[in-house]
Amino acid sequence: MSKAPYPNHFIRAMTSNDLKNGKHDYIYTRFPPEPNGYLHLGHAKSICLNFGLAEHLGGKCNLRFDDTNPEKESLEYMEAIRDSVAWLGFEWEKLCYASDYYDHLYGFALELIDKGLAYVDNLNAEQMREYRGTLTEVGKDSPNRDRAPAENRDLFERMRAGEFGEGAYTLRAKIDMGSPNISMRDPIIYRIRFAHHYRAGDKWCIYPMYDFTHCISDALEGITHSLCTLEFQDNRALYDWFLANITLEENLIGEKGKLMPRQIEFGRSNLEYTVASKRKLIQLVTQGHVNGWDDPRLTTLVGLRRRGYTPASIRNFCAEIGVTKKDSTIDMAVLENAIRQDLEASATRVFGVLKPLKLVITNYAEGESETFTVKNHPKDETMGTREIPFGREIYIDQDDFMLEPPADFFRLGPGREVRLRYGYAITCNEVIQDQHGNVVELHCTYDPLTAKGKTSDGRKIKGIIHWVSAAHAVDAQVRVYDRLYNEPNPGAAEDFISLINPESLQTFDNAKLEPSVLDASTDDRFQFERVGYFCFDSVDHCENKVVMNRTVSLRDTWAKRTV
RNA sequence: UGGGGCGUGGCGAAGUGGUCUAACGCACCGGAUUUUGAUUCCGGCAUUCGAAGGUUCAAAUCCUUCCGCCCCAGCCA
Repeated sequence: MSKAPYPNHFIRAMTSNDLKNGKHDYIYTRFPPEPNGYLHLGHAKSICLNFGLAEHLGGKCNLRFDDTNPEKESLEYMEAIRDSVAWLGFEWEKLCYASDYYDHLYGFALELIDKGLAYVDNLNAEQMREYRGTLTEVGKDSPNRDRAPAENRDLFERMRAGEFGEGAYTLRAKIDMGSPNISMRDPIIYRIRFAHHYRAGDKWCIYPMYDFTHCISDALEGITHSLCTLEFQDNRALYDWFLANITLEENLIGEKGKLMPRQIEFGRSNLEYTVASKRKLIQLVTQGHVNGWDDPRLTTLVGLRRRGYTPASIRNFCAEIGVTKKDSTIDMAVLENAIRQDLEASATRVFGVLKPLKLVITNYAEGESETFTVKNHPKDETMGTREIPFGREIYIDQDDFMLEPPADFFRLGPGREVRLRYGYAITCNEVIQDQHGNVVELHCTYDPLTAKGKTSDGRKIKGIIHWVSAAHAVDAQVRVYDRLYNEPNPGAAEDFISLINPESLQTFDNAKLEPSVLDASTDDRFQFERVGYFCFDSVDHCENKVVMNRTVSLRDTWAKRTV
């Protein structure tokens, strides 16, 4: 699909301004995920912002793993995240890891200690909380706050050497226990953890905290603009404090060492009817409420990918929702619009029947058959044509027949005439029902003079339905997805698990598809005409069993009015 | 009740003193075209910018007060 112009937003204005007035010669951003879960649509916004902005302004962007908490992180997550960023179509300048900076970080901690700006504390977690104060009351100084630098250094070195147990000591920045900004009340910068790190192995038993690590990582990489979400606004004071109080080697900073990276915050976007928090996603996955991180009902990037969303559609979605300083709630329809736009232009048209109803054309000779040559796309000739077989017995969709149709139902009913798309007009003469009254088969007659859209007497045939030749049909399992929740904001509910939409996955085991789908490659996308957009399931589809996922339905003004 | 943010139509979002009776996208409502009730196309959809005052010839844009919502008290990020 066509590439949307780069959207205007306040960060674009700030950065291009920094370029214009010569503050920077180039801009350098980074996308800094923690490898402790899978990426979702919220991350896509940040990815598109960071990579997209750099791309737009001719700058650079790193992919950096913010991996300072070994207990929650893993190689599996890291690889999945890296692959998702690449899948979205972005190229990083460098692939970085905060864990690669552990030596530097340790050195900077020592520097702070020597300057009297950090101290080793032995308050336990509970005491620490008490000393910290509350939102409205200032904190109070730890009894260890004035420990001499030499002693702090000794203690810190012994922390690193593994002499103390977890929780026995922490290293804290010495800032201001009376600050109204709680993140400035002597924040912890190192904690003891005897944990194996997926990259650093067992080299360390002390690990740096986010606030300390992040700003320094940015500086080391020469990042000019450090974009993050709103909840880090208070942390910005700390970000600046650390960078102001350590000595950065000029050659490490990229731009002559004269400039510190600047943190800029933007608002998160939430999609209606979904959950995005890592905790909740992990719960859905590990408790088996969905089938893995890549369940097509999830708005994880791997889930969307398996569902059939294209990278371009997600990038356009991110461009569409914008970047501002306020948190927003995005309508599902915006996401659906993005993928429909892409697939409308690019998907091959085919016929597929999800709920087959057998239809016999009684005046069509038995054993006879013919093929129609039809366009793969109604407007794009370059997509070519294909042959679809037709015969005496076909399948139509159960939804295209009603026993007692209302006047504005254009499809089939007893005695009614419709056109088989690309084929003949047929009239329904007989309805076969089982003992429960279910319609099991239709007997129709066709009008041989109605091929190629014509009628012999000029009569208009309003109703057009799709069909699949019974003799040539390909059996398939088709999975139709609906929103995982019926609640617009399930994340806000006490029990978001019980809110799961029980009909979020419908499986049609008896679907019938036109044979041309067997010629397709596994990453092709299709429009089942009059139904929706579909792709092969990347996990379960194989040579012996056709399995397809519905990415999104077609807009359906008929279904809408009947609801 | 400390600190930090944010409030423009149903949802997003432009706009930073005059061309704003406020762009654009989504949604919605018409109507045209159509062998997909799809697509496409045309048209409609805030006299009003959280509220109230004030400054000004002139405000969504400046000032004041008020109201509402979000974030911060992890040895998470």
